[in-house]
Amino acid sequence: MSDTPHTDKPSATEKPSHFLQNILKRDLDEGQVTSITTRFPPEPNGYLHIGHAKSICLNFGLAEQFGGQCNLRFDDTNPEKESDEFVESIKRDVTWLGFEWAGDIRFTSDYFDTLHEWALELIRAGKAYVCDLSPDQAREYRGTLTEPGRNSPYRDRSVDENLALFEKMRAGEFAEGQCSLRAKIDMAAPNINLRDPVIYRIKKVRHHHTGDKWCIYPSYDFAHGQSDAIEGITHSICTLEFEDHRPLYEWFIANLPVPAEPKQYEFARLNVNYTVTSKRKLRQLVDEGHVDGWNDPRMPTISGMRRRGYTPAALRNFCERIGVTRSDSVVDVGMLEYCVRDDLDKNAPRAMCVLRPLKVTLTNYPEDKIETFVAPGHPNRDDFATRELPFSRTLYIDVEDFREEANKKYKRLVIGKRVRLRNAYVIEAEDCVKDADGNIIEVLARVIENTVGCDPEDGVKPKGVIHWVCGSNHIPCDVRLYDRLFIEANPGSGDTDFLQAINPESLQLLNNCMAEPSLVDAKPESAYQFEREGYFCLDEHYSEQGRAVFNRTISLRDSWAKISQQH
RNA sequence: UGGGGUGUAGCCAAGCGGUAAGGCAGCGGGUUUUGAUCCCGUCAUGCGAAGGUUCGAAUCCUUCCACCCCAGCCA
Repeated sequence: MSDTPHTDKPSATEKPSHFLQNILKRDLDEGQVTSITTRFPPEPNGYLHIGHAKSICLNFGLAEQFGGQCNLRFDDTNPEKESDEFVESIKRDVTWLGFEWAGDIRFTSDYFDTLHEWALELIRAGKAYVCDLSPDQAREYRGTLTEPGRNSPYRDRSVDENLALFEKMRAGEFAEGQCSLRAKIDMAAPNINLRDPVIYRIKKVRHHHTGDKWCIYPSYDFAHGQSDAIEGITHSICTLEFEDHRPLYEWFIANLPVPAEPKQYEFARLNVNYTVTSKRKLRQLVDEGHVDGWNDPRMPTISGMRRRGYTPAALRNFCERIGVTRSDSVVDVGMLEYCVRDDLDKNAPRAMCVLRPLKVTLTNYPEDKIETFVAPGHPNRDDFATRELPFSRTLYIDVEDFREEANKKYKRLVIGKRVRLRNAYVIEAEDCVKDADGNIIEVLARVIENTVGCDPEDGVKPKGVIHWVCGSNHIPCDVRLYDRLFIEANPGSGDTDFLQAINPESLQLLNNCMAEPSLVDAKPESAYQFEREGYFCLDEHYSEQGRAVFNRTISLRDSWAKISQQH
């Protein structure tokens, strides 16, 4: 018999499920629900960022995993801050991430008629009243965290009076802030959200979706749960700060003739170090010109990451790896970077591009000779197209790849030493030329015969491999090197301004780069690995006809940087 | 000092009374025409702390501590 120990533990490769997956599975198993419906409910008042990506992956992912559906609903109850510009960008971001919402796009504003009817319902049941307290007075009556509130003097108006007053609110007969409709719950509740919350307020503002039809708008608390019920959402997933609102969410569901009883569940929002995700801070970065718009490649917005060259697969994998829990956490940005490199390494075709060119003249190579080498598109895959590399007497290598002399740890070109030119010959440096200031402006080297695809016949192997481009046939281009936007792990912690933590070197412009000819076909958002440098993509906004501009998505992991800094 | 939450390695995170998964980062080594990738090894006598129950506790009980959220007619 086998003596292999039996175990019920999941195998090491099996990913354990998180608490929400467990809840959905339980509800399905117990027959609480027959199918799963979730929703992603952004307010169209800003661009989506990495934190939203987590929510999108969670809500759409859960629906996908359990064979259910996920709606895209714009939570547009505050017309002062919302606009169609944001609606469009959000749709694009969700689609780009690879998700498909069920049916048409929904708007909370689609339900304003029903919501208004339900407000009337509450009034008729004596569970809501029009309150004339000003915002300031309301705050005083609300009490504090440790002291109970007091009842509003308008709390006991008759149903008829409330009905008449609410109708006047709707008809625009009152000024903003003059009165509001409040749910009559409990001014002494320890949970402040239950101290007669405002459910309708006056805003004489045109709505991006309903136009001038309304001058009163429902609050988030009054709109959200009921919208979930209307759409038949089974699991309404939100972030932890809404936990205290859950009793209120349930109160409305219990006191209104809603068609379904959705349940709210909360999870911890995503935080990433060296990054900010608050809408206020992102907006400030844009408005004050610290970055070049919401889709600046340094922004943690989905549109910024897309332009930077991050891929949907990388982002989805990241969201998968960080998990879903109820504990506050700060994910290391290195985890995100790992996911980006992981996807790009597997899928980005290779190319060579010299960022800081240094001329190399091959003294023993004929003036008029040109060879063409064929290089693989990917070192570990054979399904990529090959590319042609022209080779001539004059080449360019990176200034970092040559030194007059160096210790044995330096595995690049040194006078008297050999190096392999990637996909081409081994060469040996003989001398270099300097300008009046002593800067090296040219390297003189010789080609070692018969070294394409094999080592030198004399047995002296090259120390390393460097990239290069042909001097007479390459694409001049610009490269934008990006680094993290902030130099502090938690920008703005303590009492400092987060702007003080901005990395002054988050963008480095290189205007004299040279790319191999195959890069003429580069398209925006399609990634390349510039060998030994990192992953890059063409920038659609900065590139012009005849002048390519590449964004560095992310560098390659660089163990040499660590070694060289130690000496 | 009211209410609601959360504490497992530098970071994320499994674990649900039977003796601490996995990933990221780090460190050491191997392969390599990318100092990349890949591969191998290493990394918690310890689960916020202290007591208690139990043959046995990260898991149960008690007390304490720390941190997060709530006093918008924002979401």
